[in-house]
Amino acid sequence: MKRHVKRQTDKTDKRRAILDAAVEVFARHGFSDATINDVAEKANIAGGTVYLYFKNKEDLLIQAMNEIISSRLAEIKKIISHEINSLDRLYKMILLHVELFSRNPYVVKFMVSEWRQSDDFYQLNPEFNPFREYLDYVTSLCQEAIDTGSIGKLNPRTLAYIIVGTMDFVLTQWITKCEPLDPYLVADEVRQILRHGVHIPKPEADGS
Amino acid sequence: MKRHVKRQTDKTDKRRAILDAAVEVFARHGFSDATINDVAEKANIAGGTVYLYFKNKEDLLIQAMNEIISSRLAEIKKIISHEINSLDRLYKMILLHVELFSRNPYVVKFMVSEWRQSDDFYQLNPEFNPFREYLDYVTSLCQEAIDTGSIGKLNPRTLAYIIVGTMDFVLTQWITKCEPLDPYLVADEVRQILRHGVHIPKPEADGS
Amino acid sequence: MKRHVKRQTDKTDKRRAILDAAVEVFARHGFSDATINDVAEKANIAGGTVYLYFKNKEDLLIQAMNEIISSRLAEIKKIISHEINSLDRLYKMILLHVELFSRNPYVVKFMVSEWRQSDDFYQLNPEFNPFREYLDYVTSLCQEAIDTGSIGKLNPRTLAYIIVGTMDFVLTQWITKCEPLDPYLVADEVRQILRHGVHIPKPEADGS
Amino acid sequence: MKRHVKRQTDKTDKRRAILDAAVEVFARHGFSDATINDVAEKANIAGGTVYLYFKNKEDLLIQAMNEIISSRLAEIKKIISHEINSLDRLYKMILLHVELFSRNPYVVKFMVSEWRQSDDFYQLNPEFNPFREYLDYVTSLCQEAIDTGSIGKLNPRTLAYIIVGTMDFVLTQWITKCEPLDPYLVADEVRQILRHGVHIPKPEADGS
DNA sequence: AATGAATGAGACTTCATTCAT
DNA sequence: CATGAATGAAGTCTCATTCAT
Repeated sequence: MKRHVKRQTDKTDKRRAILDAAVEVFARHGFSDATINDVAEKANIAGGTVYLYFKNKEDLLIQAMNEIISSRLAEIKKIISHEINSLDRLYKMILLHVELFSRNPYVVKFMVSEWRQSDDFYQLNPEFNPFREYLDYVTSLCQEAIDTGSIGKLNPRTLAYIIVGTMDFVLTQWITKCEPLDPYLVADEVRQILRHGVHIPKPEADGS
Repeated sequence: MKRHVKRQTDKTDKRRAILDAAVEVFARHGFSDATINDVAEKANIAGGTVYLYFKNKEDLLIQAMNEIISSRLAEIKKIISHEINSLDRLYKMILLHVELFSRNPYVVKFMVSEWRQSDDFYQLNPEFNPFREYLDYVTSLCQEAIDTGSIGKLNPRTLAYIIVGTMDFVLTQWITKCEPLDPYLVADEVRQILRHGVHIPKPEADGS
Repeated sequence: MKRHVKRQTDKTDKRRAILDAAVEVFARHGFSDATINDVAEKANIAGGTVYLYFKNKEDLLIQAMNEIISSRLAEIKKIISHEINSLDRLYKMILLHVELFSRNPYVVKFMVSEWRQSDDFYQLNPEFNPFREYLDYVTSLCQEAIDTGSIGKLNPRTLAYIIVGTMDFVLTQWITKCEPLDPYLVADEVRQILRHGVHIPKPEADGS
Repeated sequence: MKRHVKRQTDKTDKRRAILDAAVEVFARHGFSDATINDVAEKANIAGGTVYLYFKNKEDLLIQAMNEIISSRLAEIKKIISHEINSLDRLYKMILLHVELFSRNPYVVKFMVSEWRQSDDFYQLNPEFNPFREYLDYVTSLCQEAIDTGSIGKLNPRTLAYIIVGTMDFVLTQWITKCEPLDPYLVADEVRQILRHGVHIPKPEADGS
C-alpha cells in the first residue's frame, strides 16, 4: 500500500513538474514557439515522457491553463472569504490579483498571452474558457457590493471589466519590463480612482 | 506619366493588400501559427510575392504593427484635436478607441495578441514598441486634463492604464465573442464609473 | 542596311556581355549557386532579358563553356602554328595554357569547376565535352612530337594527362589563392621535370 | 554493458552511413544540387534524421570532407611507412592514390569537385582546406627523395603538383567515363615518364 | 526588344509524435 | 514507466522562368 501511495505521489509530482515547466516555457516563448522538448528539459524528463501524462501539446496547454486559473482562483476565494465587508472584498481582490500573479511572473504572461489564443483554438474548444470563470467571480463580488449597498447601482460586469482588464494590463506592462512600475502602488492608485472617480473631490466629500 | 502613376499605385496597392491580409491572418491565427501562404492567399497573390515587398515574416509583422498603430493613432489625434475641453478629449478618446478598432475587428486582436509577444521577439527588437506610443498619447491627455483642473490630481499613467487596459480587454472579449456585449455601451458605462467612482452618489450630487 | 548591321552588332554585343558576365558569376559562385539575376546585373540588363538570348540557365552554361574553350583553343592553335619544332610546340603549349587562362582568372575557375559537372549533366548531354577537344589537341601535339622523334615512344594520351592535369591543378591552386605561387615559374619547372625526369642527371647527359 | 556497446555502435554506424551516402550523393550531383533528402534516402533514413547527426547541410559537407581525406591519408601513410627506399615510397604513393580512391569511385569526384568550391565557401571557412594536408604529405615525400639523393634537386612542391594534379585528373576522367582508361596502367606510364623524362633514352641508359 | 513583377515548385530545416528498447 | 532516436509533415524562403506592359 505504501508503495502504491509512493507511486501515486511520484506520478502526481511528475505531472505537476511538467505543468509548472509548461507554464514557464509557454509564457516565455508563446505556445506555438515553445517546444515540447523545452518543457521536458525544464521538467528534467525526456521528451517522450510528456506524452505519458498528456495527450498532446494542446492538451498540455489546456490542462496547464485550467490548473493555473483554478488554483489561483481557489486561493483567492479562500482568502477573500475572511473579509466581511463586501467593498473590502472587492478591494482585497485587486490586491490579491497582483499579489498572487506577481509572485510567479510567468503565470501572468502565460495567462494574458495564451488565454486569448487563436480563433481556431476557441472554435474547436468552445467549452474552454478558464478566464471566464475568473471574470465571473469578480463580477459576483461586484454584484454583492451593489446588493449590499456598498457601491452604487452600476453594471457589475462593466466594473469587473475595469478591474480585471486594468490589472491584467498593468501586470503585463510590469512583466514585459516595458516600463518600470510597482504593481502594488498602481493597484492602490487604481483603487483610489475607482472609489472616487476622476472628478475633483469636493472638500466636504471623502469619509473613508 | 500616367503609366508611372499607375505602376506606383499598383505597387502601393499590393503592399497595402498584403499588410491588410497580414493583420487579419496574424490576428486570426496568431503570428507563429499564421503562414505566409495564408497571408498570400488572403491577398490574392502567390506565396513568393510577399517576399518582393517584405524581407521576411518578421519584417511583415513589424511593418504591419507600425502601420496599424500609427495610422489609428494619427486618426484619433486628428479628431481629438477638434475637442476643446480637455475632459471631453479624454472621454472622446475612449469612444474613438472603440469606434476605430471595432470597425476593423481583427486589428484589435492583432494588436493585443501580438503586442505582447514572446520575450524572444522583444529582446531582439527592444526599440520596437508601437503600443507604448499609444499609451503615451493617452497619458498626455490625462496629464492635460489634470493640468487644466478638469480632473483631480492623480497619476496620469495609472489613469491611462485603466482606460487602455479596460477598453483593450472589453474589445477582446467582444471580438472573441466570449460574451455578447455592446462595446459602445460598455465604453459609456466605463466613462460613468470613472467620472464618479463606485461610491454611492450622495443625494445632492449631479444627476448625469 | 546600316541599321541592320547596327542591330546585328547590338544583339551580338549583348549576347557577349551576358556570356562574359556568366563566366565570371558562374566561376565566382559555382553554377548552381549563381543566379540568373546575378548574371543579368553584372551584364547591366534585366533578368528577363537573358531569356531572349538563351533558352535557360543550362543553355547559358553550355554556350559559355563552348565559347570559352573554343576561343582559347583557337588562339592557342594559331600561335602554336608558328612554332616549327614539334617539341617547342609542346613546351609552348604549356606556357600558353598558363598565359591565356591566367589573363582572365575567372575563366580558369569556371572551367575547372564546371567542366566536371554532375553526372546528371553529362548523362543528359553526352555529346557535350568541350574539355575533350582541348585534351585531344594536346594529345595530337604529343603524338606529333613522338612521330617526329622529338620525344621517346610513350603514350601520347598519358603525356597529355600530365600536362593538362598538372597545369589545371596549378592554376586552380593559384586562383583559389590556397598558396602563393607563380604559375609561369611552376610551368617552367614542370617543363624541366618532364624533359629530364626526376632521376639525377648524368654529368654527360644534357644537350638542350 | 552490451546494450551500451550496441547503442554506441548503432549511433556510430548511422553517422557513418550518412557520411558515406553524403560523399556519394555530393559527388554525383555536386554539393548545391544534392539534396538532404537524396542523402537520407541513400542512407535509408528519414530526411529529418540527418539533422540529429549534423548541424546542417554545410556541416555535413565539411565533416564528410575531413573524414574522407584524413582516413585515406592515414591509410596511405601507414602503408607507405613500410617502404624503405624514398623513391619507392614516392612511386608507391601514386599507386596507392589510384588504388584507394578507385576503390570508392565517388570519393574522387567528391574530392575534386567540392574541394575547389565557390569563393563564398572558402572565404567563410578559410581554415578549412583538407586537400592541403594531402598535398603537403606528397610534398614531404618528394623532399625526402631529394634529400636522400634518390632524385635530382628539383622543387618538391612542383613535383607534388604534377603527381597529385595528374592523378586527380586521370581519376576524374576515369570516373566520369569521359574516356575508357585503366588508371593503374596510366599510373605506371606516368611513373615511367617522371622517371626518365620525355627525352629519347640514350641506347646506353638503364633498361627498366 | 526589353523589362521586372509575379509565380510556384522545391530546398532546407524544425518539431510534435511514436515506438522499440 | 521512462527514454530518446527516428519520423515525416509542414513552414519559410529562394529563384528559374514567364508574360503583360
